[in-house]
Amino acid sequence: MKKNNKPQKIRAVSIDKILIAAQDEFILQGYKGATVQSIANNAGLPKANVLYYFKNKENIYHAVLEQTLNMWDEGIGDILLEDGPKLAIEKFVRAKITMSFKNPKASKIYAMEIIQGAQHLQDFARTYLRQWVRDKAKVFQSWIDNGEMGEVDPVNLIFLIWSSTQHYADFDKQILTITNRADYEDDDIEQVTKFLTDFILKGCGLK
Amino acid sequence: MKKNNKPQKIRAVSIDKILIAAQDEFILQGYKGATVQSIANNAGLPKANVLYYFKNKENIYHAVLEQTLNMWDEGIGDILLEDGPKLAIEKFVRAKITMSFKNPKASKIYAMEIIQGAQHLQDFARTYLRQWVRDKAKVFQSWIDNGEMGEVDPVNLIFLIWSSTQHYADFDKQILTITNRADYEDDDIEQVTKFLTDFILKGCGLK
DNA sequence: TAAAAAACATACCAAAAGGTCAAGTTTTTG
DNA sequence: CAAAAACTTGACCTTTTGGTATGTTTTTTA
Repeated sequence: MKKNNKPQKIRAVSIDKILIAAQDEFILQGYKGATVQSIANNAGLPKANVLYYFKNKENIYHAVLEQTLNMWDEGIGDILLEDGPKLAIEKFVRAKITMSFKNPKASKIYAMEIIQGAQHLQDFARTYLRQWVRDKAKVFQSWIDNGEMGEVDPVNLIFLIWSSTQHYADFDKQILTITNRADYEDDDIEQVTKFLTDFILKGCGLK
Repeated sequence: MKKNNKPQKIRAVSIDKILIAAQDEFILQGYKGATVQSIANNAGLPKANVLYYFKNKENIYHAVLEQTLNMWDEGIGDILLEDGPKLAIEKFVRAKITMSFKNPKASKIYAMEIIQGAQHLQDFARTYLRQWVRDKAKVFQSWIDNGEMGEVDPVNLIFLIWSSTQHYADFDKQILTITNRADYEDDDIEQVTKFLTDFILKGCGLK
């Protein structure tokens, strides 16, 4: 009757179960609406045990956010000067779409945070994100100056790519309801990637 | 010392104050995290008074949502066959952008509802929205068949327009932080409208 | 294998929550 | 102008919540 988890791994496994449950709970209920009890239930642990690993609710949330940002960071793709605008945009759009379909929950947590005022992400946005956008905007601008792509405001272009790709994660329920389906299928990633890539390349005068 | 509200208007004024406070509270805290006490405080009324006008928290939320949907409905603009693709898209994008800048709160409430699973909006999406998208997709398709615009999947096009326009409302905090400004200015509406209109028209092979 | 560390779990507490009640005051109406 | 209707509000009740305290069991380590 004893549990027989691999040695040394109990902590990691428990924390993982908690974070998975917490992500769901925070998406569904928001930070304030989420309850530690519910996280514990969904993780299959007593509440006190959850609070043994994380001092309090805020710490759980921070851990979930950190996980989310790491995922964001890994999945963002990159925009490399040497790729040229066509390939760079193709890669970037594909990376973002893939992330949206593979990890919609991270996108949702992130979206809710920003919508609710970005309380916990101010620093991230002010430092990391602002710099990222500026850097990439410069890359786009140099392509524009070279005549390698049409005159398109780079910052708004980045926003458009972000929003149109993330939409498939954040609004999946709405999209599925409108298209009268139960779930995304593997095809969808390819179909949407193709649509968005074509459309955005055309918008940039690259097709 | 007596209050001197215009006769017959007490109810309307109180309800209005409550709904405004409630909208803010629901955006900031989510449905479950919102408290009636906090709504009451922000409305400048005692809690019991709020619950006199709305039986319970859920009713307040429903009222806020209804208001939001009405706004969505008014602001959505339309896509008319007789306008032709260029004018129709211009009008539609402008309408959505204007709504995003003029009423970001409605957009946020709506976005949060969808992200969190669209519990209260299932019916709206399943009936009204699904039909709307199908109707408008047909209009786009007939333009495509006529050769009046490029071959672009109409449904995904609608999603792109929705997402790219609503982004300026829902993610305003992030956009302002990245661009290092405190608030949107009047110019921004025009600038963004121009960017998006140009870009989307190009994407549709109309420019 | 025994002591130390980690993990688990029950019971509990104070604060905050949604909501009701009943007693008032103000406004409307006939 | 009096009765009725609409509005206001403090007090109260029950449930839920975040978090603690404390003791037990399991796992690791030396």
